[in-house]
Amino acid sequence: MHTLAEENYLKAIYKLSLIAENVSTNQIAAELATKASSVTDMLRKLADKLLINYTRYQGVSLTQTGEKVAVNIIRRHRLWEYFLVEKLHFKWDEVHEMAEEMEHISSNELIDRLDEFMGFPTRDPHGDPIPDCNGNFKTNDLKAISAVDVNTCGIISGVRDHSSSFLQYLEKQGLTIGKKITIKEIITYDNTVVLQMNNKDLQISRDVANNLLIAL
Amino acid sequence: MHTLAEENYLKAIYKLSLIAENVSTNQIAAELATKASSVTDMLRKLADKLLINYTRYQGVSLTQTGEKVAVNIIRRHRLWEYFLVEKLHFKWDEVHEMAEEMEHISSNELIDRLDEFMGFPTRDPHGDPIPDCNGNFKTNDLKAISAVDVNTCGIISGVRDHSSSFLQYLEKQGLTIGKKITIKEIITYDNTVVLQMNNKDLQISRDVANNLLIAL
DNA sequence: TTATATTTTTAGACAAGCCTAAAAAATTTA
DNA sequence: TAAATTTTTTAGGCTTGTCTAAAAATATAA
Ligand SMILES: [Mn+2]
Ligand SMILES: [Mn+2]
Ligand SMILES: [Mn+2]
Ligand SMILES: [Mn+2]
Repeated sequence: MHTLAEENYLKAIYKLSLIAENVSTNQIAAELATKASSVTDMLRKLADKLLINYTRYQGVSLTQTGEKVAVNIIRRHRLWEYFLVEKLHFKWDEVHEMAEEMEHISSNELIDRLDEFMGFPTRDPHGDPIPDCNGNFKTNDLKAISAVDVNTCGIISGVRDHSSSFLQYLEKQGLTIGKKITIKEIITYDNTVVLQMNNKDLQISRDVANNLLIAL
Repeated sequence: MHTLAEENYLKAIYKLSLIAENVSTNQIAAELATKASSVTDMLRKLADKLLINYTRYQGVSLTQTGEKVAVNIIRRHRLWEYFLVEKLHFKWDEVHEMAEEMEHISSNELIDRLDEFMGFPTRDPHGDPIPDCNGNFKTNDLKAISAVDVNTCGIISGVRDHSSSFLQYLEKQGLTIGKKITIKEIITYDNTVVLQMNNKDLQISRDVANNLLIAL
C-alpha cells in the first residue's frame, strides 16, 4: 500500500500535529533525523497521493486519509510493543526499535488477530492508548507531575520521553505504570519534586517530573 | 545487517542449492521473478561481501557465512509461520506471504524469545524443519508419494508445493500433516494413486502425489 | 568443427529516497 | 521599512535495486 518511508513520514507528521496544527518542514526533518530538502521531496509525493495538505512554504497537515493511515501505523506499533512485553517478556525500554520495524508488516488481518490473541489491550507498555481496528482510542487525560499541585495524588499512567535511559531510570526507582503516588513538595531552589510512594519519600528532578504523567 | 533484497537473494540461492550444487543466474531470476541482468548486478555485490562464491559465467554457491545468513532467514520465516498458525489460528495456506515480510525483522533476540514462547517447535505448518538458534536442523527424510511402492504405509509429513491452491486442496481432502495413509494402487493409465486413509479410499493425481511427502 | 542457440554479462536508463550547495521566500531585527 | 537571519525549496548528484537492449561467452547442433 505505502512504502516504509511514506509510513514513517505520516507517523512523524501525526505525532507533530498533536502539538501544533500545522507542521513545518524543519520539524519533520528533526523528528526523522533527515534533511529539510529530503522532507520537501517527500511532502510533494505525499501531497500527490492526497495524504497531506501542502502548499509551498505553508507547512503541512494530514488529510483524513493520511490520518487514518498514521493511526493504523500507531495501532500496529503499540500492539507489537504490547506483544513483546506481555508475551515475550521484553522490558519496556527494549521494545521501541523492534516495534519500529514490525509496524510496517502490512497485513491488517494479522494485526486484528494479534489484537484478539492478546485480549484487545487498550494501553501499550508505556501507557499510550492503542487504537482499535476502527482507529478509535481514548485520548490520554494525563498530567505531567510537574504540572499538578502539591498534595495531589494520582496513578503513574504514561511517559513523555520514550528513551531507554529514561525508562530504565524509572524502572530502577520503581516509578512504573500503575503505581500510586502523592506529590508532597516542590523544592523552590531547583524544582526538585518530592513524591511519596508506598509510604516512602522519593525525590525526582524537574526534568523527570516533566516527562512522567499521572492520572488523577 | 543485510538489506531486504540481499536476504531474499541469499534465501533463493540456498533453496536452489538443495537441488543442484551450483546455481545459475537464470534459476535465481526465475525463483525471484526478476531479470537475469538484475541478478548479475546483485551477484557481484554478494560476492564483494563474501556471501557467495562467484566467477563470471560459472554460477554461484553460498560461502559458509552466506549459508548461515540464509539458514537464519529460513529459521525466522518458519518460526513466524508457526506463530501465525498455532497462536493466531491462520490456516496453513494463508501464512506464507506474511512470513515473507516478517522474516526480515532483524532482531535475533526477538526470534529466540519467540522460539522459546512457542516451546521450541521443530517443524513449521508445512512440515519443514525449523533450524534452532545455532542453525542446526534435521534434514527431512521424506519421500514423495509417487516415489514409493504399492502397499507402503506412512505419515503425511511435508509438501513440495507451498501454493495456496495446493494446500487448500489437501485441506479439503483431509490430507494434512500427521495423517496416516497407505498407498494401495497406482493406476497405470494416468498414474493416479489410490490411497487408503481412515479405512476409506481416496484417489490423487500424479501431480499431487509428486508434491505430497510422507515419512515411512 | 563450425554455425546456431542459449545463457550471462555489460551498457545505459529509471524511480525511490537520500544528500549538499545555492536560490528563493518568509520571518525577525534593527 | 530595510537589512539580516532563518526556513524552505530547487538544482544537481549519489546509491540501491530494478529494467531493456545489445554484446560476449558458453553450450548445442549440424
Ligand atoms: Mn515505541
Ligand atoms: Mn509505546
Ligand atoms: Mn513459507
Ligand atoms: Mn513453510
